[in-house]
Amino acid sequence: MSQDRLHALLIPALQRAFQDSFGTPVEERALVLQQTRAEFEGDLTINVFPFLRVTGKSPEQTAQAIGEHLVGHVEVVERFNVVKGFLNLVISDAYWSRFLHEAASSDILAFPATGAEVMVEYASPNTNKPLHLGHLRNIFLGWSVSRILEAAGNKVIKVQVINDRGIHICKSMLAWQRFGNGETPASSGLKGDKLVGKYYVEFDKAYKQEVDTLVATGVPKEEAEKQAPILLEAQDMLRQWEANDPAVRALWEKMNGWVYDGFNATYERIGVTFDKNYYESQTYVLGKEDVLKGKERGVFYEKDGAVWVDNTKEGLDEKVLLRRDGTSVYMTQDIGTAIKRFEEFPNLKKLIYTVGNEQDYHFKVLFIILKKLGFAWADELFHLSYGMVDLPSGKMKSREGTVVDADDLVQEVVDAARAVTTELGKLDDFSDEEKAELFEMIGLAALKYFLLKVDPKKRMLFDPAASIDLQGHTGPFIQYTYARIRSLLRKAGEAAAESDPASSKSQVLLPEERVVLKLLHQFPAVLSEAAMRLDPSALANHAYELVKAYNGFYQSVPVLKEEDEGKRSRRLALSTAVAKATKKAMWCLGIEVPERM
RNA sequence: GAUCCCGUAGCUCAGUUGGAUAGAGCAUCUGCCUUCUAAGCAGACGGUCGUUGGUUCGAAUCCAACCGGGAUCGCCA
Repeated sequence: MSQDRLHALLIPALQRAFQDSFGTPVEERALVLQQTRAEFEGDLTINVFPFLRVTGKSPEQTAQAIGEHLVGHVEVVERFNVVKGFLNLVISDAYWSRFLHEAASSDILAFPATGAEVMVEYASPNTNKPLHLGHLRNIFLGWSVSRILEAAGNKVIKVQVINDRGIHICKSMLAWQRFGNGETPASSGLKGDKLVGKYYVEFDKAYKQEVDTLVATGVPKEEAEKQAPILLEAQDMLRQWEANDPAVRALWEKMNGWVYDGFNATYERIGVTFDKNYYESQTYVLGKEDVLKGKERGVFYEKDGAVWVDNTKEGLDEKVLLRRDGTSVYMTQDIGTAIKRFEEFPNLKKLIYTVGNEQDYHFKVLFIILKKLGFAWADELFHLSYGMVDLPSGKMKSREGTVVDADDLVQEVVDAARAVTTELGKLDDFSDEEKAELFEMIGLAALKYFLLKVDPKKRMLFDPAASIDLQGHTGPFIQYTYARIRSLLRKAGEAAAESDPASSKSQVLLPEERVVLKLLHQFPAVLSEAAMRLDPSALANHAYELVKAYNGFYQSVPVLKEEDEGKRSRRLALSTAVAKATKKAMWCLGIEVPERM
């Protein structure tokens, strides 16, 4: 478990306890405080087994001695009990009450500014087809990581790389020219990215047909795939593009423009923004100079007229960086782009690439190359690698049409949210606009939370039915708890103003309250852990645990109905604190929370 | 073939410097709305933590081998 302020308080105290009781120091890193399991009394537990060699006593005797010392010397340790080798510490209600006051009156998930500037690249779409489910995992993950890093005190620059150039877009352009009859988003009402994607598919159809025709005339399949006239024409178009042919460039700009309109509509709906866009059409020329310079300095070498890097010492292999004809490969421009970014942002502390794990090898090589070129910042590059998204039917394959379209998916979850919410009928006094806004909020929460609660590194299964679920371990469940608390606090408005917290004599916490407080107390440590590991799932899961515990409290402990003013105000404070932390955590996940639902 | 990732309840997932009887959600079943939002709560059912060895007082966690799934290894992007 990650460190929090109780740890900071108790670890030195434990060291002193060992020193005083047994005359031997113990290392700080050997001391591990864990959450006490629910079936025992206590808040924090230390296992003394590792120290028996030092103390020379039995587990029970050791734990007893340490426990007594702590109670005697540390104010917040109220009492303790020993079960086998486990020393369970009970933290005082006074400590928890102080913490509650802080959590209710301030933002416990706010961190001091670190002064560091971090760049997160979290989208890199191609402009020949619309966004799909895989992009959504990528985007939600990168967006959330950006938010988490911001919350952790960093300045974050969010960027996207747009692969706007290359054979893929030429294929769409050519097919549109040939079969499009001048269709535009305006003329057909089709979203721009969908329209361009449609012609990419058209190209593929025509291409396959031509290949089949060639094969029928006796051309070997492999040859036919290279010789299909439409492909040759697309390649020719790419050459014309590179030669700056005005007509090709104009068409390219027009169709890319449609795609951007489409992407932007999607981005706006899912609530993400970028500070800067990098276009491959501008960056693809980068890197060549750097590679040539590297060759001069002997970092790279020439073989068969091409420039290579040798990473065999690093356990990898050799890789071409410049082709025999002097042109770049993908790696080359990534080298150049990284260098450019650090030139543009001289204060950049860290550069994070949110890219699927199919490119693990690519980034390994990229980082090694930049290191070999001598850039000090090469150590600060990080590939935030995430696993592929599978469907119950298997892998998503664009060729087989099993790709889940991002816009369709968003629409589905929003529709599901509308259906369920309408069914529950709690929105009688909502205006149509308010309803529409709420459905978006709930639907997107379901989708985002579903994709973010899983460890990013792992391949995951996307079950459409489960993703629109609004109950259990879901985003809407968390939203619901938040809305419920807000409702409670609204009602408390007058009552809270009248109550006097100082009149409370009762500081004894109920178990239900204590459980919630402990989870709140851990929250800052969970956030900093999430920031360190670049893992939103840790935060997502903790937010769920917190509201789950709160619901248990809510169900069995009266708040507004509590007669004792002190208890009532304490429970309102607890509710306030949970709402605040929940809202902030959801903000870090890129999920909004409603005041009512 | 080489390298890397993954394997925990019927399903989807937590479990991160090795610690107590491995936890949630979904699904199935049982209770709880004349009380602060039942999108909720309480409970039941459900496990050879892929397998076998090893290290350790102690292993889902570390190591090795094997089995199963996936990815990558192009003068493609």
